[in-house]
Amino acid sequence: MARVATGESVLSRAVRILAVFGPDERALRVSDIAARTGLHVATASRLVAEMVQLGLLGREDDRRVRVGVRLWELASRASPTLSLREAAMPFLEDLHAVVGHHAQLGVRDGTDVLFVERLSAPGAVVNYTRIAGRLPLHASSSGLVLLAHAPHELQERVLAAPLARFTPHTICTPSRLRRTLADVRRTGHASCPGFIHEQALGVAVPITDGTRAVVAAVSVIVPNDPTDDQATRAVVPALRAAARGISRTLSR
Amino acid sequence: MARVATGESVLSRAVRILAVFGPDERALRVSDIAARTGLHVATASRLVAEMVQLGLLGREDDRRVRVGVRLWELASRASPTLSLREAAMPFLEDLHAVVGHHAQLGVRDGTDVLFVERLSAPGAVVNYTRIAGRLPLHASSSGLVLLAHAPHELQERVLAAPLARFTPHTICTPSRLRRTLADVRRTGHASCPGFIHEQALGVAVPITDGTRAVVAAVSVIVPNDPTDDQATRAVVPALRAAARGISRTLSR
DNA sequence: ACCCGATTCTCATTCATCGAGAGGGATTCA
DNA sequence: TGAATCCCTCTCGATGAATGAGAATCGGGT
Repeated sequence: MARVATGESVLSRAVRILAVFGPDERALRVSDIAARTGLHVATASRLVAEMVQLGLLGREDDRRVRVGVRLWELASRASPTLSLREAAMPFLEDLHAVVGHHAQLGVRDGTDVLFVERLSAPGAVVNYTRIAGRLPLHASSSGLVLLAHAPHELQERVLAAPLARFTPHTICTPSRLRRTLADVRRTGHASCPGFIHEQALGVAVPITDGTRAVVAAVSVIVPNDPTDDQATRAVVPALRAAARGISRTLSR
Repeated sequence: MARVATGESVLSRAVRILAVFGPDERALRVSDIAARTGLHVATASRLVAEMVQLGLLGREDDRRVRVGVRLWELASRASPTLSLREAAMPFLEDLHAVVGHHAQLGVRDGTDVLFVERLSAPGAVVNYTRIAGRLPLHASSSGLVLLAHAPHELQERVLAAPLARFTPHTICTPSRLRRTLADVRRTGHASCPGFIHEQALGVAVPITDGTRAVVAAVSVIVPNDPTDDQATRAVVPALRAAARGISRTLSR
């Protein structure tokens, strides 16, 4: 039977297949994939079979498929995220030991911050961040740091878009976001009490490379105590020390 | 002009493009990619442009392209390697603190061990292992553990293939490999003095999931001192403790 | 400013890919 | 245990997404 003209490439279809997997759905059947992507089941079956053969997907025993180990390898071994993470790791571990709770490393991707590393402790405060997870730039401390030092065009684009609200404390007006970005540039850090979760305070500072360009943010998530107005001030020195160490390593 | 019938799919070509990037070559030009893959430069240019658009690749400022952050995200967020790594991380950190040098986490992929995590210390003994790097099963302590507990068919396949030699100590005969695998199953650990590098001793134990299947190996690399025949015995208890903790976490 | 290599664009051609439908296997339910 | 249903794969005719040749454009070096 004649193929249907959609103008969509095979590559685009394969990426959409990969995109249906997530931390909450790590294995899916072919019929699920077809349903989620809108692909014909015969097409989905054939593409899945080829992706399995290439290592992009792997088959489980119960007819479901999952993301393949080879894909992780191809994506990681030459990835800027891995080299950044390797440079950052010793400093992130130190930061984590000092501050406890969560220590995180994020990079900008489009209008989001993507977390490439997160160290957590048992009993740490609630944290919605996941490794390989995203948050909008305006709503997280890492995101605000990355946005404050982003090209002007990107800042305008974020300011022009709807600003999603997670809690009553999340920034959701352009004017407040402009003021916050100016503060971040002036003080060199971002502090976000209750932006994503009422009980969590996020604090982040920028990481620069050898050309002083901001390439990532390092942050911690600690308990948000509205009666403690010194909590941010307490963690900033350790964040800055970690950031300096990471930047130094990146500059070699 | 008419396309040339090679029988090769677009997906296969895209994977071959991704495969040319490695830890030693993280950014390449389109003409390099065409040369390495044998693709026509117009085809390489077009595929690269599309992969950039999809986030599988990213453009650098100097006409070179690198692996894209979105690819890392798709590969990681639902990856069994990431969930294994997250389960293992606290125990790996403890192991690393106790043993020093290197602590590693590996999974089997085909006839190789793929390292999904590696913690290293400043001044640690030489280690050729890289995160997202591979070693043949027969030549590394992690690999021997994974092979010893692999399906019989895979063991026969490895035994039938040429066994690559890295140092004079590397296992390179089938009979010696059979004996070693039997020892690994009997003792519950693998010890590899000087297999990959003369000065490095690798020791590994298996990690099981809830069904007692061996799903990964945890290992350490410490200095290889031929006059110290107790080095392996010294690290095995800490390795076993880490493996038990990881297995327990995986079984929830 | 010029040259050259690298890259992209255009376009005729075609084969890799598609979807419909059939067939077989797996799962579920009575 | 058998029937019904669902899931998945395979085949094949149709075709448009993809290719490669050559021209055009761009970027870097001198």
